[in-house]
Amino acid sequence: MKSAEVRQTFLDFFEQRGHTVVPSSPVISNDPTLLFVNAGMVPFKDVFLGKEQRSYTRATSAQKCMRVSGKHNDLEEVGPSPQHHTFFEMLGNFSFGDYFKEEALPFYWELLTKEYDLPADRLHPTVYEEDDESAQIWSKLTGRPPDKIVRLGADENFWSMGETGPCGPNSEVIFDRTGKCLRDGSACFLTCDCNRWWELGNNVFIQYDRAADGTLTPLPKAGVDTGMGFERMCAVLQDVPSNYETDVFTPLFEEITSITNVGYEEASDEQKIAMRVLADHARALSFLIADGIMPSNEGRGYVLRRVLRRASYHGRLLGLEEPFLSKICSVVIDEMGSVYPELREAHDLITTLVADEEERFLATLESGLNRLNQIIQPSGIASEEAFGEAKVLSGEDAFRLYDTFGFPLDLTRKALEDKGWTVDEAGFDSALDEQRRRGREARAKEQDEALMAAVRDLEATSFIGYESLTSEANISLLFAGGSAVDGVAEGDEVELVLSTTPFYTEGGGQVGDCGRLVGPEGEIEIDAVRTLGGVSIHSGRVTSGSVASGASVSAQVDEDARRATMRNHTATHLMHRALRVVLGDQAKQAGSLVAPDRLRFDFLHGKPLTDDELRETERLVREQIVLNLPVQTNVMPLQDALDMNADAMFDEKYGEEARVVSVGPAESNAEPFSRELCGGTHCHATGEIGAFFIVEQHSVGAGVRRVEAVTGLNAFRWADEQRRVVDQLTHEYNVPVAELPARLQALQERAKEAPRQAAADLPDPDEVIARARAQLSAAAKVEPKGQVIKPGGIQSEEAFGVPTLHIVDRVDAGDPDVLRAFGDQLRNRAKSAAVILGAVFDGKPSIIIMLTPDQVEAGYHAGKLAKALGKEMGAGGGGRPDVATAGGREPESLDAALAKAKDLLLQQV
RNA sequence: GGGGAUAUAGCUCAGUUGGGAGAGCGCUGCGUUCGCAACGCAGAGGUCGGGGGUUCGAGUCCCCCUAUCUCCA
Repeated sequence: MKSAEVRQTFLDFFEQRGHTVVPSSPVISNDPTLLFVNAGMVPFKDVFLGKEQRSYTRATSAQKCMRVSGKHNDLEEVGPSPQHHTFFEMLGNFSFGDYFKEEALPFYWELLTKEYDLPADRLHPTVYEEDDESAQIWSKLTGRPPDKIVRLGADENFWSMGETGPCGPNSEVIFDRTGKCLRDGSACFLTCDCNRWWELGNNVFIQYDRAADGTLTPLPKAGVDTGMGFERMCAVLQDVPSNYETDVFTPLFEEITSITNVGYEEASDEQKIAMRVLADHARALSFLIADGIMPSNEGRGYVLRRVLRRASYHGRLLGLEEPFLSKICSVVIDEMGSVYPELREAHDLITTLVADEEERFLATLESGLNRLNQIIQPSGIASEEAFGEAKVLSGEDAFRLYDTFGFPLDLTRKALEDKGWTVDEAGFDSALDEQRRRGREARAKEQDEALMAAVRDLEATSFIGYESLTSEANISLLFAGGSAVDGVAEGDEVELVLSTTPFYTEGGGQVGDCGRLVGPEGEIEIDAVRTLGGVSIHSGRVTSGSVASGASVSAQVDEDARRATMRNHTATHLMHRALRVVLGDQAKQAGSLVAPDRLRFDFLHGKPLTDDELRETERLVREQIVLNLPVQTNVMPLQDALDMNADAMFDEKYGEEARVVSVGPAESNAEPFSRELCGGTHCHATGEIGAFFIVEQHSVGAGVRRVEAVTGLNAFRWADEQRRVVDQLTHEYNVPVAELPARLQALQERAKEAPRQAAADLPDPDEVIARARAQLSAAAKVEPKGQVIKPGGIQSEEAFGVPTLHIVDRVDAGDPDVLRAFGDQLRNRAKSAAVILGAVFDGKPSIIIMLTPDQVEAGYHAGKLAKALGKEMGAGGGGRPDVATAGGREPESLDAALAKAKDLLLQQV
């Protein structure tokens, strides 16, 4: 049976039995505790918890799942294990207070034995040790005596969502693939891990609510949650030894073989593992990106990056040097695109992003390898003594490579192996443990866990902020200092829940509202609102008096901030549409931030926008503003909204009902300019936006551009600031605005000439040299003829053929660079000289000393001279042997220092 | 959320105890040669990520911010 048929058979079977076929949710979870959907029931979690109502009580789905983080992390299993995946599909059927064990188990039995036509005698149901009902049912279905139904403990057959909450026994069906133990041929038991026994499905009977103290109370409406691993089922039905040999994976292996020239059949065990990793990870990458995840260094994006790197690394094990992953992803898209069209839509994004990321990783590897070589071979030549010694890379070094530079330990080990080195693995492990410990400690500080527990049983907050900015409400939970409290007083930081709220909860890119709560005895200022399991958490600070839990308060949203946010949000929709008109429809939204003061919009586009494109985008948005188009919101079934081609974002949570925001002409038959699924708050008409300027654009990563813009009063404020600067310039340079660019350019060119010009204003260097020369001959007359004064530096022309000039002077230079440039000129003209120049900058004396090379050789040291002169001026100095500077605090001290310089030149060696 | 690292010319990167901002590649011009990264000479190109501070003097030391990389959660 082909894999497509396996999937369809499952869905059809349950649809025929009254189940609604629900399309897979994105692999992104909207549950804050979960990065990814890791089981079929996750999208229905709120339905099981009674927080969300659906129009049906029976559902079935083939859900995209990822197990790469958190409790279920199969990343390391992938490859060695024949049936673990990072990405997989889970087939499931669900009962929300509808049928229970009596129907669920017969459904499964019928599905397995009739639809999938598996031999009943090789199917072995297991039940929880205390679940007599299920044992009875299985006994009847299989015709086996009740005591032959396998009973297992809580580890195997009792399921719970978390420490507390819904839970219940479950029942699995185990398939006997070989009839004997794969390890020793014995008749092993079905808990044996020899790979003989495969679990084909799990029925969870959610019937209890577990309290914090461990007691179980029966739920009023019990439910059923099932899961069947799709790939594994395919392997069973296609009678192949592992998931990887099903038609789900074979096209991927064909591609891998054509890239690597390694056939799966004749591959070594290590190569097989690498090939499985490539196939698995290429699927994960494709689906992650198709669901809107971008490579990043945190959260989901980081998981994506890690999966990619692991794949790329395994490619190297197969001898690949160049980027190759995007080719495999292409095959994934071709193979799965008909079932999951989001893959096809994101085709270009997936391949370019993967190729780009892989290239970056190869660069990381390259530099890591260089670093490693530097550590183990500091001199570049292995010494004789080192030859016999044990060559061990310290755990610290290995960890540093891994932790800071992302160089995997596996690779370190391999690279060292060739050179006869080893790694101190224990040292590495302890460094890693230390890192983990720090992470845990930091996490313990977070209080979200406690808050989440406190919030779990509360009703979802009802939001009335679309219509109203104030309301009366009761405080249903006060949370401060890590636990629920009865009251808070002035100065306390607090998080709280209201019965109903006019405050918008952060979501859909729009930030939460700020404002205040006025109670009978005090006030709380609210500065952020976020959601935790459907409950709005308001955080803020008590500004006066005290507030008690349960108190009735008047909730007041900061109206100015909210209206500014609304302008920005509506403008965001207009800009989204405008960008797609200007750049093409593929310029889809990749994220956004809507705050009161600005809006930020990320979208898929490979290159910077040209000025013309930006101008045109702005123009289109402004055109809509001037038309004062009405903004309408309608709530409709999700499918209707999608049928109308409303724009939607992947990481948003959409229930069955969708809120659609349309901006367009009032006539009902006209197509709106923009139509998006959106839960945010908006203007009533575009005219309220008032003004719109794109302020900035830059890149935020491969294939994604970010544009920032301002609207309304902030836009005017921004424009005013631009105007103020221009005004200031026109006044300062006394030219009309139109001539400003030309004037500034002229000034810039003159500024370039400035240092040369300034140097030209200084005394003529020839004169200075002549003067020094005159002094030299005067001095020479005084000294006994022919005597070379050592150490004095004044050497007669006869002695060396070249006079050594002492140029000690005070000049009127404007800045240090000019002084330096002038000194340079002097030094270049005199073949042998000591040039010491002083000047005053910003009220501080400064001296520069420059020596010609022969003087340095003769034993003079500019740095030492500078030090002495600096001291003379009450500060310091220093520098290299040939050039140095000294400075001081009092300008008066300059002349004294220069006088001292003359003396020193005659003394210093 | 916590730790580590990086940010210097268009690109890849040097820059020692704080003391004149550099190399290779690329680019422009001239010359030689036109054979697979040809050679020689000359030249342009830098707010040393941003902002504070210490200092006579900061690419270099300290603090803050931003971006990127990386590990942990």
